[in-house]
Amino acid sequence: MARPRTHDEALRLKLLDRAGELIAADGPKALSLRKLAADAGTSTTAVYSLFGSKPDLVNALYTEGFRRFGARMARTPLTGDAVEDLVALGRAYRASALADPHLYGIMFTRSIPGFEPNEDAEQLARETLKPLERIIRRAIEDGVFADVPPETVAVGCWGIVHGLVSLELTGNLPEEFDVTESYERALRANAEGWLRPQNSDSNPS
Amino acid sequence: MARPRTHDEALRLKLLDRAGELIAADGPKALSLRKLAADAGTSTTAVYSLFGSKPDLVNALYTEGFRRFGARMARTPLTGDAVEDLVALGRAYRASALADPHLYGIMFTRSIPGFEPNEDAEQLARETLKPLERIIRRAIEDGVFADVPPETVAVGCWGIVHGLVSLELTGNLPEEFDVTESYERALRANAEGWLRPQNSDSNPS
DNA sequence: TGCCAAAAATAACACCGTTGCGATACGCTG
DNA sequence: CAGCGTATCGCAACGGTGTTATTTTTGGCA
Repeated sequence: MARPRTHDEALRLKLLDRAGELIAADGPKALSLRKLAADAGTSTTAVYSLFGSKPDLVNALYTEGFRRFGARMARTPLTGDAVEDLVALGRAYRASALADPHLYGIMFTRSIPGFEPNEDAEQLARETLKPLERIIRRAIEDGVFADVPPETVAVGCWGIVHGLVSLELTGNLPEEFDVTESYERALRANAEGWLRPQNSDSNPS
Repeated sequence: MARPRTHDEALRLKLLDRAGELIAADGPKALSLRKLAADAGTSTTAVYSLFGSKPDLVNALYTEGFRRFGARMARTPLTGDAVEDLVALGRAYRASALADPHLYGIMFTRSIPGFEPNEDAEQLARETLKPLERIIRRAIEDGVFADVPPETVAVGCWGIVHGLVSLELTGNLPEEFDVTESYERALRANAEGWLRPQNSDSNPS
């Protein structure tokens, strides 16, 4: 054998970095392998050697997005109060999306037409959402939340954060709208909607 | 002058129809003006005469999508009970999305990279969501919902339906998951979260 | 009937993702 | 230390895209 692992890691990172910049600057449409290679001072073939194809390169961005997202989720302090913790995780979700909106598009809104995450990437994505389910399961077991399947609650929470954030990112929200305040209220309203009926006073802290 | 308005209306409809089929069959990536023109037995130039550009053609699909969506919203019977009516509109929203998922992608998830709706189309989109705000405003005035800005509640409701539906359409929901049931529950939990605290028993029917 | 502008066809342009081919450069084996 | 073999990468091409300049067709009105 010969030359088994030259694969320039610095070039790999540079390409990923530049790819993110291209998408962030001019939208997913502007990510072209030719421009990317030219910017990095190399050729399109290098991209194929390093990643395999354009979707594979996007898959690397997808993974990086979930890595950052997971890190942000993991470092949000939890209190043990289910409603407060769900709101806090929702805040982290939005903060992550606003910090890297182009990555959010790749991760959740399929902003690059040809791309589907591979099995590893999907597994990582599922893992990242585990903390959410843990909180909910606990709240149901403790009788704080109503007795419905935990997946139902988890999907509901994911749905509202994803819905509001993607509406915000695609510019669908009205002008002069206090997004931060409304987001907070909507999350709280949603979380409180899952409380057991006899516990549903508005602020159980 | 001569030949001021030949603009074949039948061809226009045929192109729109076929464009929808192409996207529905193989995704937004598969909508190519050349293939579209060939399928319709004409040339790409005809598309430019009729629509102007590819984004303009997509804009026509966007408008058609909101037309169907608005019609479905308008014919859902309302009871006057805010929670029930919000759930009913949410059901109609999902039914519309599942009936024309490719149109939903164009309307709400920017599934075609180069496309932005023009001013008329955006206006139509805003009009379509008016019934929602009317119900909410009434519920707040009547003291059924908590005293928060109506836009906040409207965006919250829109957020959860959009979030859940787009998660469903992009295949992000787990297998063996009763979407219909969970969707219904999540909508109800969300709507009830906006009730005034003293009214928040679970089933006020 | 004939004119003339609008509509549509042909063919070109610039760009895209991808891929064969050839040159290069590097690690392992002798 | 020499050199072989292969992974890597630059060049150039292929088929595809949206778009447009040019030319041809066509149909309503004078």
